[in-house]
Amino acid sequence: MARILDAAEEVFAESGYEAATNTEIAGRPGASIGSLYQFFPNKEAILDAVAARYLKRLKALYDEELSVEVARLPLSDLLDQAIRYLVKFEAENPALCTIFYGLETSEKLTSAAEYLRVPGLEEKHRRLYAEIANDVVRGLFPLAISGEEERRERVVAEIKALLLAYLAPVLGVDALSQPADTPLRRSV
Amino acid sequence: MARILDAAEEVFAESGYEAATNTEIAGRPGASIGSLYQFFPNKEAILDAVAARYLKRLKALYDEELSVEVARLPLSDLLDQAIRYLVKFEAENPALCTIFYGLETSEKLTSAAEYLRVPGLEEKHRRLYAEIANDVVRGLFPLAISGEEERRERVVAEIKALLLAYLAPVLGVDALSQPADTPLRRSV
Amino acid sequence: MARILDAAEEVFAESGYEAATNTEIAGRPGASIGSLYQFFPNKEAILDAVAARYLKRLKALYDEELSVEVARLPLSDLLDQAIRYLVKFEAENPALCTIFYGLETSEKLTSAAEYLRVPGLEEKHRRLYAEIANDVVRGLFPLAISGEEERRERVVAEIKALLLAYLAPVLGVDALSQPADTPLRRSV
Amino acid sequence: MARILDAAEEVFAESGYEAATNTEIAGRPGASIGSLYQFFPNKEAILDAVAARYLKRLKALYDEELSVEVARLPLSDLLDQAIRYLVKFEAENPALCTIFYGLETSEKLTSAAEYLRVPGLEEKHRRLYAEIANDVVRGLFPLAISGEEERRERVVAEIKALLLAYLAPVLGVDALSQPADTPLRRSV
DNA sequence: AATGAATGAGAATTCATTCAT
DNA sequence: AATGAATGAATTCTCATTCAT
Repeated sequence: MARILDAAEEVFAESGYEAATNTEIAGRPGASIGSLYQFFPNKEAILDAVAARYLKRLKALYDEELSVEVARLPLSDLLDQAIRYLVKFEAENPALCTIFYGLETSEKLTSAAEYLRVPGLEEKHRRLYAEIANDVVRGLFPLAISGEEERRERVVAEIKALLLAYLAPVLGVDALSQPADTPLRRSV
Repeated sequence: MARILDAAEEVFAESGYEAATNTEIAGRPGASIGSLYQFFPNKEAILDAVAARYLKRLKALYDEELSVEVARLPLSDLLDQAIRYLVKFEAENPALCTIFYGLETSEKLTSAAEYLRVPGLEEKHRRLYAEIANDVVRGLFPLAISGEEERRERVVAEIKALLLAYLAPVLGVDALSQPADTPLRRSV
Repeated sequence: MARILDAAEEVFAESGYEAATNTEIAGRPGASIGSLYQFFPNKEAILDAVAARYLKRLKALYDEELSVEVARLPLSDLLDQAIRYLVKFEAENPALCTIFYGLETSEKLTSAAEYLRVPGLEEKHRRLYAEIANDVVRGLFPLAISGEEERRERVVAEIKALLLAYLAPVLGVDALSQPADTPLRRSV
Repeated sequence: MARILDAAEEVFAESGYEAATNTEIAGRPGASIGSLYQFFPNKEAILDAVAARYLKRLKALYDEELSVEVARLPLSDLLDQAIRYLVKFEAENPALCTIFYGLETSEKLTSAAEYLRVPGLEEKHRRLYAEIANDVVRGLFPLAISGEEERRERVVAEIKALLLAYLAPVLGVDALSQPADTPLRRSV
């Protein structure tokens, strides 16, 4: 069953959700369509399961890697790490982009915004900012993961600069220890 | 033919590109599939044509509404108008979002970035910033056009704030007459 | 109208009857489908007309070139000329083969057998022999018009030998002045 | 799957390859189009399969019925049997004619010529003569299997006479024990 | 007489889903 | 629980034919 989900990820990433066929998904790991339908009632359920698994992984990533020590870092460093982790995550979870862009499905991942928590945000606006940050990253993702290494690095840096510039006033001066420490920004 | 394109826009917006059927597209304005195929050799050509029309309209919008008087406005006002025009444009061109998200097709609209011109940008970086601004807007579009009126207004304001915060340093101080004059920002 | 028939010949020869489209046939000489339908009630009628024209041409060929002086030649020479004319005719009438092989249509050309007259044949068997000679030539035609020059020549020679060997006894000794004069035969 | 091929044979024989529809072919034996496509990737593959089956059957026919005892018979008797078998084969394999005439496909059956082996033929000419004999029979087939019984018999006899007259000199005197013993020939 | 846009029946092909084994 | 053959609705696309202009 996990192997089927792995295959689904692969196939979704390669061909997109619509073009992917259940037979292909089942066949990759050597299973039969019959088996696939033993676990999933229909094609959409597979997409849901893949999305759910991503959500769980993102949560795990946040819990393990980001929350504990990182939460107290200045915003600049926090964003730096968060974005880098996300990009790395994408590299390891190839269908992320495809699923993120499946319009109806993106809602299934919207709750992922919960995990893009930025400490210091007033609770009443947290959800909106998280959602915006989420969508900004989503919108820039294709740019950040394609093209040459140098360019990709640059785009990642720009995403960081962008979110920093946007979120800094929101979070108040304290949130950023060294607002001036982003050399790239200055060099532009 | 224009009526078929109108219908295609509608159907793409409602069901997405893949799920849309040529029969439905032809049927909406009371044409037959045969007629549709008299104009378009295949389904993708319809998508291309819709995208091309959008491009032309965006160009026209930019040329008429934005370039002349607006180009000299402070960045804040310029963004304000540009985003508002784009949101209005989306309302009138329902498939924009769908097409923007059709992965391979989005490239067909990428040249639209050309029209997200921001005066004052160093030429050598212009393209990158335009692309980023483009993707940011694209990423936030679904949020900006769905939900309640009040919320939509808010999101538009945030997009503006976000781009302003990001682009201001890039463009230099002169570009923004009053960077502090965005009351919404302060009130957050 | 003759120009449409010319085009039909071309297209039938290139694509076969079924794959040929009336639009293509009409378009070649710059006419419109409407015009085509002014002359021919349907697609089959075009095929009929092409076949009929071939028949007329074959008749003309026979009347002009073969009947007068040739009829009195020994069978060997007569066949020689007849086959050569037919091969030449095929070269100038490219759809001949296609039409010959269109099963239902071949009947329309069967009456062509009338013109493959062999003088000396008893009248009561003439039709059968003509038909057989006709079908033999038809069966060997593709072989006789494809491949390399040398090979084509050889096949033509074989067709002649074959018909000669077959028809000589039928026509009686007088019909062939020099039954032994076919050098190719001996050299085999 | 065999049942689908049987149906394909029937339908090809009735309507020809182009006019035959996959739905009809699948429907005859009560299968669904889906099933048909489980076995054959497209329409042409069905034609190929039917042709391949014919080839196998012809080979089997030759191996079982003709090669062993018959090969040593005088040419006259050998042809007699070979042609009679072929005609019988056609009666049992109705699409043979259609497939033989499918231009591109006929090549797929050309190797059948291999089985029209005539012992005694010099190897270097064997292929040409086999091909010619093949095409002659093919050309006369429609005549040999249609019309009234008496006529059909007559045509078969003529095919035999024709090939005998053509091949006898090629094979040398020994090949035919009694070249003059074909009463039909004399009675003409 | 000429035009060619419009028509729509019909064909090939795909694929999610079922179910008997 | 696993299998994979069978199903058939649905889709894209073609082309002969019509008919208003």
